[in-house]
Amino acid sequence: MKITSWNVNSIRIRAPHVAEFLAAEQPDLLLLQEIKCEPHQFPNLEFESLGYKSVVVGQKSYNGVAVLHRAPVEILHRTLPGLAEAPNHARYLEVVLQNVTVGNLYLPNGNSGGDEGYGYKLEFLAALRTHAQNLLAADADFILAGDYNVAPTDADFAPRTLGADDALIRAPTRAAFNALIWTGLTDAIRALHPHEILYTFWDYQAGAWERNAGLRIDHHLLSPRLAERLRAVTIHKSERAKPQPSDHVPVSLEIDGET
DNA sequence: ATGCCGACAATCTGTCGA
Repeated sequence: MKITSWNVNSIRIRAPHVAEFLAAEQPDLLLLQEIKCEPHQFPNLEFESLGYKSVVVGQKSYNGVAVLHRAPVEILHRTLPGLAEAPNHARYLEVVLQNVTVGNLYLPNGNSGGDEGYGYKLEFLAALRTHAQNLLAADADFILAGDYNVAPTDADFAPRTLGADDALIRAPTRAAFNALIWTGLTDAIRALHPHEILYTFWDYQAGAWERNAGLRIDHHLLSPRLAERLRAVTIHKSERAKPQPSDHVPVSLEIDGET
C-alpha cells in the first residue's frame, strides 16, 4: 500500500501537478492539505479520469483537506475528535482503507493570531495525542499524516530559516509533538533515514529553494504494527523544482502486506 | 533586511494568512 501526503497550497492552482503525480506514482491514497476551496470547487474531473475519487473537507479561501482514493474508503471523521472548538477550520479528515485508519491533518501554523492562534495549535496537538491514545487502546493500525507545522529537532530546519520563537520550533510546540510521538508512534521518515538532513518544505521567499533553506514539517506517524510494515519513504523533492510548485513536496510511504 | 504565493474583495492594489 502506498500512501502519499502533500500540502498543495491551493488544489485549483495545483491540479495539473497533482494529476501528473497520480499518473506517475499511483498512490492508493493521496492526502491533500491546504486545498483552499469549498467542496463544490474541488476539481474532481481532472482526477476521475485517472481513476481517483475524492473525499473533501473544505472551506472558503483557507485550510481544507481532502483524500484521493481508488478503492472505496470508509469515512470515520471530518473533524479532529476531542477538539471542541474547531472554529470553522477544515483541518482533519480520517478514513479507513484495508483495515488501516488514516488521519489526514493540517495543523495550525501558530504564528498568526497571537496567543489565541498559538494556543489553538497546542490544543490541536493535545487532541491529536488523546485521539492517538484512543486508537492505540482500540488496537487499531493507523497513520496520522500531513502538514504538522512542527520541526521536531534542530536538524529539521536549515540555518536562518526560523527565529528562535517561531511557532514551528518553540518549546511547547516540540513538547506537544513529542508527547504525541511518545504514546508509541514512529516518525516514518526518521525511522528509515535517522541521520540525513531532509526537508519537505522550502519557502517561496528569499531564494529558499535555491539555497536549500528548507524545513521538515510534513510527517507520517505510524502505530506500532504499521511501523513494522514500513518498507520505504520517498520525499518527492523534484516537485519543488517544477514551474509554479507548491512550497511543500509530496512524501510517500510504502507499507507491506494486506494489499 | 529579505527577493513569494494564493484567495479575495474590489480592481489595475491592498489585506490577510501561511
